Amino acid sequence: MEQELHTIKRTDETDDILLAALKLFAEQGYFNTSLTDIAKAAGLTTVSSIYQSFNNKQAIAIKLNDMIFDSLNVSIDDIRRRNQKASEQLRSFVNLLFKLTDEAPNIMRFLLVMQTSEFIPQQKPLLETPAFTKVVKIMQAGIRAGEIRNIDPLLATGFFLGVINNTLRMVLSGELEKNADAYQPQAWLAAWNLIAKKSTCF
Amino acid sequence: MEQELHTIKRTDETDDILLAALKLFAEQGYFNTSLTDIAKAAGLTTVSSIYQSFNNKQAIAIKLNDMIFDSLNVSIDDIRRRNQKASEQLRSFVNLLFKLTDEAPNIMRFLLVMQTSEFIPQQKPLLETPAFTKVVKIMQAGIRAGEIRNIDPLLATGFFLGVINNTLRMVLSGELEKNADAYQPQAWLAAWNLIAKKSTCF
DNA sequence: GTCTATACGCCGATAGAC
DNA sequence: GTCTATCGGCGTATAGAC
Repeated sequence: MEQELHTIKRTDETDDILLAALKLFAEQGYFNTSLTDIAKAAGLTTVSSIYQSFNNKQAIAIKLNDMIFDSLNVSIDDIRRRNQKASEQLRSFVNLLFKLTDEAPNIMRFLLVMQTSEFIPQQKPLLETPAFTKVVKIMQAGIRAGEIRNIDPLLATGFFLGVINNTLRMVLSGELEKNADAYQPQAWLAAWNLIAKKSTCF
Repeated sequence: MEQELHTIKRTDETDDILLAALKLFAEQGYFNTSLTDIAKAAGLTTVSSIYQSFNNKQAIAIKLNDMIFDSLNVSIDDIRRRNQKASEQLRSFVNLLFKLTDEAPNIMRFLLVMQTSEFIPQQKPLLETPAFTKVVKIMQAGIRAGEIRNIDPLLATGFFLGVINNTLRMVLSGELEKNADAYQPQAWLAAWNLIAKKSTCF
């Protein structure tokens, strides 16, 4: 994969293709999107042009996947560096996800609703991605520090992200009609109190 | 649709096909599953046999979808009839989902992880399915009765099901390694306290 | 390196023999 | 009503002209 990244020449066209593919994949699904669709949306005259940048259709999806997870991973590192307490780190992370949902909904659709394993079989399970494992680590640290209740860190992460992600999914699908940020305070409070040691009683 | 249901003759073969399709769709996705795969898994000698029971591939998916949602809908009606309080109704519903996850994981994969709108475009958004709207109604009743905090019923449903569904998703994907039922008490408590008026302080 | 033309395979669906 | 044969089309991918 690293090899691939270097052999592929990165051009404006490559970015156009990735952007068009992200949009189409997120809106209508990977299998409902043909290379013809992507070429058209990217403003290319020919489908063949795509093969200047990618070896095949799957490579586009893999590149998107890598870019999104890498970027998320970097952001989490940043958040962990800038914040001390688990509550602050999680708060920042949640804020990132809500902002992303409003500003780059297709990226969040890729993360939250697409079943990437259907077209990227080599895909690691979400649990094993660096980004996800780091959230679990935040939980573990929070438990050790007494900020978070003493439960299985994995389960705690599941509960916590369940509230956050489900809220974002409902925004992305239009079931909740305001923008994501409008729900952030409530969702954060709900998710945090779910795992916090001293939960405010309502 | 109702018409279709009656014109299609229901036979053992039909059931075999539906069962095989459910399994394959859930395991490898709709688009990665060919009619050849389904015929083989259903023990049919020929692909053509499928057309004795269904007009096309999509019709299989639609039938599955209808059966699953109808059944869920009936179960919810039942639960609402048998239980008075919102807390009891939700408790029973959660129990149903956890039991289903252990006993019929492919049905739950169909419900929770498959993106049915990618191959059933006419698909109603989840929000508008009778099953889902009834859960929201339980929330509303619970709020009126003072059992549940006074927040947007839709949001409350999102929070509640976020915890439950995410836990089940993690079980289905193997990220949580025990069976679903092992996590039911904790998940229920977490989800319920999320919305209950008198939450037990941890 | 850009576009045309085309190859090739797969799959959904049908026609028609028996 | 069951199975064989086959069609038609789409979509990925490539070969090759310019």
